[in-house]
Amino acid sequence: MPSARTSPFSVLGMLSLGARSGYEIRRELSEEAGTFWSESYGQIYPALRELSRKGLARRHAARRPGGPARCVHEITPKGREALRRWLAEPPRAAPPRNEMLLKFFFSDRDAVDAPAVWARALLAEETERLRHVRRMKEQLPRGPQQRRSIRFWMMTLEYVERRSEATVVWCQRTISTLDLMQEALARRRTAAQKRSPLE
Amino acid sequence: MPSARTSPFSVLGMLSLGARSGYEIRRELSEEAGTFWSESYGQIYPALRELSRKGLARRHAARRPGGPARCVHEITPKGREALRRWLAEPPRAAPPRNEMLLKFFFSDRDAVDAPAVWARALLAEETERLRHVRRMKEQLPRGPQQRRSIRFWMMTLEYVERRSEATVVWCQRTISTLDLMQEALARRRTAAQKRSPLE
DNA sequence: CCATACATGTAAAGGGTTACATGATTAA
DNA sequence: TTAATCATGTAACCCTTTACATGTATGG
Repeated sequence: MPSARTSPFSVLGMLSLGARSGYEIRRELSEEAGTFWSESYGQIYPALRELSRKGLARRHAARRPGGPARCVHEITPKGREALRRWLAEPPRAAPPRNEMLLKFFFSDRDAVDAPAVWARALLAEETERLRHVRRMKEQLPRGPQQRRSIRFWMMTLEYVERRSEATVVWCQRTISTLDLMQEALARRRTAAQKRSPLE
Repeated sequence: MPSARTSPFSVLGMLSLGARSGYEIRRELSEEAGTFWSESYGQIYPALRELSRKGLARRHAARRPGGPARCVHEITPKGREALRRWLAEPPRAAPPRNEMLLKFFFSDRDAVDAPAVWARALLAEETERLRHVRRMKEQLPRGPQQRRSIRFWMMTLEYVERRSEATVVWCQRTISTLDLMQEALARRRTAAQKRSPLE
């Protein structure tokens, strides 16, 4: 998915919520949208410079009394217009790439252990994600009313929540199945050993 | 996610199910695993050559009576061993990147139309995916028993099915909400027009 | 005759992460 | 003093898609 220059727009989007530094963009983005979007410094800082160059944002150094140098960026009217136009364009769907499922796909019943480990790991991860999303959903209405519309943010959280719930159920059922397969495999192996003992 | 050389292994995995040409790998992969994995020719053909070079696969030209030249690849014992080792390694999770949700995240209540369009598009897409996955789930047990274990394939289908179902529900609810927001917006606009008519 | 499926490939361009470099401040 | 957090950035590397080139066979 060469997702036509989305990174600069994710940065611009964050700036549309208020002036921020690159570091803050990264932190807030991963806190508030980390369940469905991620951005690394290697994208953010070049994007900020690009936005400045194009006149979509303005940078001004901010120095808090006892703190490190910060470089705060502010969105310009031109930047808001560019963001509006980008938001109106249909989003590009990334081609699916789930490496865990690919490994499941190629696994066979003689190697059940590894998939069981991954399913358990995913269950833990997804349970944590669910906790995080639900906490945010609770705090959202009471939080600082800085955003114009909380509705859309809520929708993103609900998307993640529903899919996460579905994944948790899948993990639980899959782990059960794999455990049964593991037992069956063990039985087959001891039976085979009885038929042809090595010692 | 520089997902440490997964493409060659997805190709090798397909070869582990039987000798195939690059074209067939692509077709079968997108038919059977297209809901969670995708591979382009730009990856497949170089991967096939790499596998041959490393001795993990053998290539031999096959020419069907009245057909174009094919280049069938067969997995070697060394290839099976490499695949087995790769399968035992934990899968790498790709950082989340859902552009539609990102656009939702930055949307505000004055621009409800576009998100409503995307939600409807996603609903159609996901409904189709669901149909496809359920058809496969039905056909799987009756299909050619060439795979050693259908269980794992079934698990991947169930993963996609559950998440797809969750997405469909989200789409339906979100479309309702957006429709209500759209009506509210229209009412606000006509009210504003009454207060300050332009003509 | 034309579109579609079969079939193999290459090259460029773009997008993204990781790892590194650098340095200040604060809390344990 | 040490770890963690705040803070800004760069460069290399790699993966991936897209677009192109080329040609055959088949069905409408």
